[in-house]
Amino acid sequence: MTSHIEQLCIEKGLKMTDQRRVVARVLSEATDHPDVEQVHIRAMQIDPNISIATVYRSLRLLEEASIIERLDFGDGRARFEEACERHHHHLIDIQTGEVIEFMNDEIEELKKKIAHDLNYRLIGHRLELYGIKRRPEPEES
Amino acid sequence: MTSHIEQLCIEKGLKMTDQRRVVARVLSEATDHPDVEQVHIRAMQIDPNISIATVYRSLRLLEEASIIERLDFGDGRARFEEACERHHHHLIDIQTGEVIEFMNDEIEELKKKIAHDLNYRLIGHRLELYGIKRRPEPEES
DNA sequence: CTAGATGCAAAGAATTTGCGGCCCC
DNA sequence: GGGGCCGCAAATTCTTTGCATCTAG
Repeated sequence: MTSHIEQLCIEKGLKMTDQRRVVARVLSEATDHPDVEQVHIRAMQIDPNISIATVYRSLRLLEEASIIERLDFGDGRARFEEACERHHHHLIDIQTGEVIEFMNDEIEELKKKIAHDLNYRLIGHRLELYGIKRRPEPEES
Repeated sequence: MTSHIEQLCIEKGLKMTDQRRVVARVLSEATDHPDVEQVHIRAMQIDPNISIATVYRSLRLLEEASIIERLDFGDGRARFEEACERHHHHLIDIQTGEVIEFMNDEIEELKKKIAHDLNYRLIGHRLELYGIKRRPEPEES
């Protein structure tokens, strides 16, 4: 009944309304990285009257509470996923749009080191890879 | 007289008009990463009649010819810089907006390796760091 | 009753596009 | 004199907001 994200909202003391619960549930159940329109469509399957404005407002609320993360894959639309303790990044298949998550400690360390060497303290960062699936028989090393 | 970017355009056989020359020159002379409005303002200082639509069209032309690169620092506006052989990334000072370019071979290698391990061929990628300047007396390691 | 949440439609912001006019080969 | 380019303004797309209404405490 209570989605994971709704649980996090309650713990953070956010006032939960029916609509916010729906958005929380949609994002909890998502295994992809839906954009606002997709969240709205899925939300309407639960509550057909929910408006896009409320979806935007709910997403902003969840983002500001650090419960979800806003992603940007460079196509002009915001996408969302549940915030994760374990920091990860995305590889986007430019042919299918499929998004593969990955994490890599070496990169995390490198980023911190680079910022440090430039005399900066790292606050945020963003890494996306764009690629195409390799054929089973590799054509290049 | 002839800016570096204009030279590249000529080599690629692009038809150059007065307006395109102005945009090319603005970008050649830029040491920052201007957005479209900034390019337009600078262009108007050379040719007060150039329109924003032409700036957009010229930037697209240059981008499609791989002469300039479109950047996205997550604030909803596109920024541009001259394309560079030497691949580099950006560290954005979130207090001042200043952008510091850096490059790092280890990261380049890691990215290729990660994509390869996921059975992908890397086509593009994007890395931005967001940070704040450290005080002279470090408060954290 | 009051504060805050929602829906709707209008407003914004960044970017693209339709179109008449102009320029150049 | 025809194709391409330009400027202008309208159109698009994504997102935010003003406002009247509704709702829960």
